[in-house]
Amino acid sequence: MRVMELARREQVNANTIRHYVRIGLLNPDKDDSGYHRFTAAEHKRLRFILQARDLGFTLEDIQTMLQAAEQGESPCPTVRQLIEPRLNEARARLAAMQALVGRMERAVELWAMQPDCMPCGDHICHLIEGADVHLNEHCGRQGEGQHD
Amino acid sequence: MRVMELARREQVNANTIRHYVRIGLLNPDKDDSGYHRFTAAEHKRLRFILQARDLGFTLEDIQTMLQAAEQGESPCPTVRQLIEPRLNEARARLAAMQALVGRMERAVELWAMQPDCMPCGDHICHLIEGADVHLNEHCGRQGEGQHD
DNA sequence: CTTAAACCTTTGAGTTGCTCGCAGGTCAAG
DNA sequence: CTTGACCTGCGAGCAACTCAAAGGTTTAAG
Repeated sequence: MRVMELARREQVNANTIRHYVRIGLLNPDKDDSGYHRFTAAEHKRLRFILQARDLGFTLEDIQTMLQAAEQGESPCPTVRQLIEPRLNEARARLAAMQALVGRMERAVELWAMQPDCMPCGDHICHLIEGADVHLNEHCGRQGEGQHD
Repeated sequence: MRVMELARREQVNANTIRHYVRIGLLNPDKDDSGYHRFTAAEHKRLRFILQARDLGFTLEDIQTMLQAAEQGESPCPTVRQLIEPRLNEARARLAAMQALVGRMERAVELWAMQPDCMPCGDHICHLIEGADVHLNEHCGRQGEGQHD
């Protein structure tokens, strides 16, 4: 099986597979024409990679797991060990995204009631510069109040 | 004011400021020693950039706003126009993150009850390959069931 | 005054996980 | 044999930084 067919079967972009080959996650043989040739084992390997990716592991994590398995060790301890920091990171990013969406929604609401402004010496854009004053009731950035 | 001092005042990494200079978001003068020298106007510009960034705009968006303001036009229409796709993208990423965290949490829960496994011909890691069968009740990836 | 160290600078390169473009190789049909 | 579709690997590019190297500036000690 070559790249395109594998890509079709696994519903991924062929370039993604080529990328994985390039960074050594997949190690297909090469046929007489120099094309990558994927065996059933490599196919399964790709499926593993995609499943692990969908669980939030990095490609480096996945490489570690695969190397353990290649050496006959159980990758399970690695998996259990790695999921925790990944989960924490994912939760952190989730919280950040929730905060961001909240800020954006409040900004849109606020801006609906405000007119456009022209840039003057005091500000570049009223909307932007006015927004975070009102949106950061309990957030990190300290606003040194410098209004007009 | 030079890079480090500006960074301290605005609580950002000095390299972030250097990055903004490099891509043309900031245009400080240079002093006799070739160092970047930031005026009050550039300082305000940086603050604007950081505020807009915290509202989810890309640096390219911000560049567009700044260019409008530089030409004496109001950046407000641009701002109102750009916030919508950014908000949609942010919501999409938020949903993706929620789904991911959900998958990860379910996986952790599931794995707590499962023993480690050794890699054999049939699977690379039981945990990973077994997980998505149980976690994808209503998701996109179709699992061609190939269990042991 | 000299010499060294501490500090700051710019610029190039690396990060993640792809994605695209390019120049060219392969293969089936006519 | 040639046309053309299809496929290949590899280099480069994306966002938004972040880090390391190489070197200039300034301060302090002797």
